[in-house]
Amino acid sequence: MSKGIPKRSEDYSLWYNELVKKADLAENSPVRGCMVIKPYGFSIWEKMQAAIDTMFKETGHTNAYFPLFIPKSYLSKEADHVEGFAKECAVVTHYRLKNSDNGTGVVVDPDAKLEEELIVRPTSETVIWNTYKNWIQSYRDLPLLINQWANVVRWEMRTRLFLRTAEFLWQEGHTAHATKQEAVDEARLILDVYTDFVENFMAVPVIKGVKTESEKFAGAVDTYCIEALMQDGKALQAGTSHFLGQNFAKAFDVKFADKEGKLDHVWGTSWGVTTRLMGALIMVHSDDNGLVLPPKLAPSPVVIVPIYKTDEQAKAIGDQAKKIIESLKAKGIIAKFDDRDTHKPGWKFAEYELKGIPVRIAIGPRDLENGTVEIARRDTLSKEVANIEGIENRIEELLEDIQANLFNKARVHRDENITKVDSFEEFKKVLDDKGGFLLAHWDGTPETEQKIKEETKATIRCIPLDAEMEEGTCIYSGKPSSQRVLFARAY
RNA sequence: CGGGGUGUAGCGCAGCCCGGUUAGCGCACCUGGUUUGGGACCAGGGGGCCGCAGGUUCGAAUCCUGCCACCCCGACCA
Repeated sequence: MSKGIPKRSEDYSLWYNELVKKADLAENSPVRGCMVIKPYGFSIWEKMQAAIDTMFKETGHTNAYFPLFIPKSYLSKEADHVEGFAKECAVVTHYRLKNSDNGTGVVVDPDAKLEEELIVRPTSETVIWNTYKNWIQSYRDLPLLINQWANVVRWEMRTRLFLRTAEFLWQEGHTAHATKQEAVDEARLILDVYTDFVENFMAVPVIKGVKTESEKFAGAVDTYCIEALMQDGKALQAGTSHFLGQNFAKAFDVKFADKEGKLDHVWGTSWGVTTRLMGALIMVHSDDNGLVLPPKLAPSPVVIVPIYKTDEQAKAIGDQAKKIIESLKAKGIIAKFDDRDTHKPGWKFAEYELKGIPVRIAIGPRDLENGTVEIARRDTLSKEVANIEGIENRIEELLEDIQANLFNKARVHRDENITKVDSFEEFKKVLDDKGGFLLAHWDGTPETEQKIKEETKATIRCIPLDAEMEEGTCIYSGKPSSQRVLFARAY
């Protein structure tokens, strides 16, 4: 009994940290605030990448790659942008080391100081818009719809695996358009793409909304976002899409000639999702036995474990397993056959539960006699004995059911944890007793938002997009409000 | 950078208060055997600059001083 993770209900943070490590997803690196994503964790991320990438390409976007380093002067061209990121930048000041005078190691060569410092990108708007200036002259060059998969660095004070690390992986899209409406539509389209991915692949329900003035991206006109709820009642921002207006076009002087030959600045968007999505995936579905993966993102959605005493049995089971693997392959389902003789079946059962494999098939001597297999599903931990004839149809059905069940379970939990509150007293009580999302009236001022944050640690996650208009009064100031906004304590 | 805590085998820890043979336990690892339908058992074995540096002492994992690292709570944030 060496494995096993802490109980989720006892210490959610500890549970999360241990789960990430024990399920072989990631670990802290010796490098400050950075994370090592382990092969198993990365294979899940790769599946996420592949699905997102396909969606981008289907909506007309193409991939490109821009530099890791940003000259300091670029970053400071957009005033809000640099102010927003200044406090968390890693800066390259020198380009060479030399042997130290006392011969004990190397030191930074003071003679190798850079004329202009380079910033390790916290995001790429500036370097990309500097490039777009050269790429865009006419309306015929628009729209420009580009995405890059990259790493970025933000020097965070405190880090947590996947949720907040000093370096993280993401995709960042950067688009340029001829009209304001087209850019707004693009930002909204991407929000829908993200929603589609997070809900239909990750099985995580989200609320779409727009950020308040104080929560929006540094340099954006509007920041759209999707917000998800974790099992401990805290919110997690799962993706953002920004309408940049003409802010970066003006900062980098990106103009185009329209059909009439008139010059105007282009309209921009940028958007991104990060390895933080891995954190959401883990926190939303997993339980005390470990990770629970939705079938669409499991590196292999099915694993087959043989149970045998003799070599003859092992061989017969192996033959049976191969047949099953072939029939599943014909349906596009990847199954893994774990015939290692270095671990016992019970060990493997626990291991694949910890790693969240959606469906486990066990085949033993009893099954060989009866022409059956034992099927166990990870989400409910239930087992059934199924006839080997037509097993591929049963597995396919199960995988679809698990995918749907995970989403529904998460949606029920989310919906049960959205509370409408009408007074600040009620707000504080619900926040402390129950947590989750709170729908409340707000007077629209940053001052009130700040006060509520200071007193309760809750922030406005978003102003929901599809919410109904409703007259009311601000829970804090009593001033009039026309719509409820979404509050929560967040990661 | 403020407040708290922890550094002992790959991992998790005990020992420290009250200094004294060869530093211990669980897991993991190696060997042999029996096992295999929910993390097997028995026997044997390997592995330690006790965070680093200095000090006190006949003697330091243990006491003192300094430093370093990591974790938790704040401020910052995808």
